[in-house]
Amino acid sequence: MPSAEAEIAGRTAMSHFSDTGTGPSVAERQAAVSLGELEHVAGLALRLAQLAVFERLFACLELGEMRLSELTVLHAVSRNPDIRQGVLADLLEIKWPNMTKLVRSLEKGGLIERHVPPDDRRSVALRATPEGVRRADAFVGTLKAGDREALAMLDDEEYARLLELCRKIAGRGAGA
Amino acid sequence: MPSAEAEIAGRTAMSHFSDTGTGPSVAERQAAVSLGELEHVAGLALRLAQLAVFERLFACLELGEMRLSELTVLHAVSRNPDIRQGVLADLLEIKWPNMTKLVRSLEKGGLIERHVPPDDRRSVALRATPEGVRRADAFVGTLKAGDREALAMLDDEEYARLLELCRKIAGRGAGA
DNA sequence: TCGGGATTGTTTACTAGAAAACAATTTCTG
DNA sequence: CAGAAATTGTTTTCTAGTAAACAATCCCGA
Repeated sequence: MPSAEAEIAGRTAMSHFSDTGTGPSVAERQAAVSLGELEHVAGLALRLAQLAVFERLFACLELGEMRLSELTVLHAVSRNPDIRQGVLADLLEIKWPNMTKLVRSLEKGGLIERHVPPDDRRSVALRATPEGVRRADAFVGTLKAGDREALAMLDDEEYARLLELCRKIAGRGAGA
Repeated sequence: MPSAEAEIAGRTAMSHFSDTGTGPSVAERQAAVSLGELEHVAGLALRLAQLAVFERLFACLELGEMRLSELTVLHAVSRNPDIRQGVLADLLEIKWPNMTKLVRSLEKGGLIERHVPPDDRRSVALRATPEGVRRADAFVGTLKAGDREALAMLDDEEYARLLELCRKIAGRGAGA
């Protein structure tokens, strides 16, 4: 059975981009090509939109050494001190095994610390270091700007509506 | 440099799902957790929404042996006879090397045929076999139903708006 | 017409993420 | 209280997808 994870449109919780794909001027010689009915399947459209946005986002972002996933996790930790690792993983739709690697990497970089709370010694609580907090703060501005830039084809009303709809879909209608 | 492909939210053009992730009742013990400002970054929201939709979609879908990527490609081929492989790849945001594998797999399954057009012997033109067309047709209904089901939290107006916005983002505002 | 460059597709190597098995702890139940 | 079951996280293994190098064909200009 195929794993639902890697099917139609990338599934990882955090991915790069870049397009090694031999140049973008291919469709020009075969016009009038479309997906037919699939063009109107919202799930696929969502996927294609997400890919397009991330492509543009990565173009604007200049992440340096860090990956977007790491920065996102770091930020979430900095805003939720002592958050447990599993909670964080579920929040960001990152699989637990991958979160382990990610967190270990951030710890090695001195950006977060891992504690084992005495009341539940199975779990791991995360906390950002001062340096981690600084990085997370610096990251937010860049990301917000890049995000808006990547969605420049939308006006403010459309942008707001998109956000609202996405949050509703992800089950975050009003939370925080 | 990290590859923009696999960063924040899966990037493949087509992925499965499933959640091996140790059960979904983790956040219940740590309430009041949120992504902070990141909660209002549309790119990330788009990503999380896409993940949620695909998860639900795969739950409804029952794909059997085939993968969603294969069915999508098959459908596109069946609606665009003699489409060139590269055009198809760009259309679905699938990297060329992956499209090669995908197409070869469909060919081996007897669902499509590959031709080398005489006027450009570098390229490969694809065409669905009768069996391929039948499969593609059968697939559309299932997918549409599953898609609507996966987005059941949206009413019709919201669904339509989402589709419109996504198509605009992906640069398919009015095409076909 | 011929030779450099671009386009199209494939092969190979690598990486990120998913799945499954595992260990440690806690909780529930008899 | 003892043991079964569930929760939490980690390790290992595997797959899907990306990147980079390659081969073949086509195009364009001298």
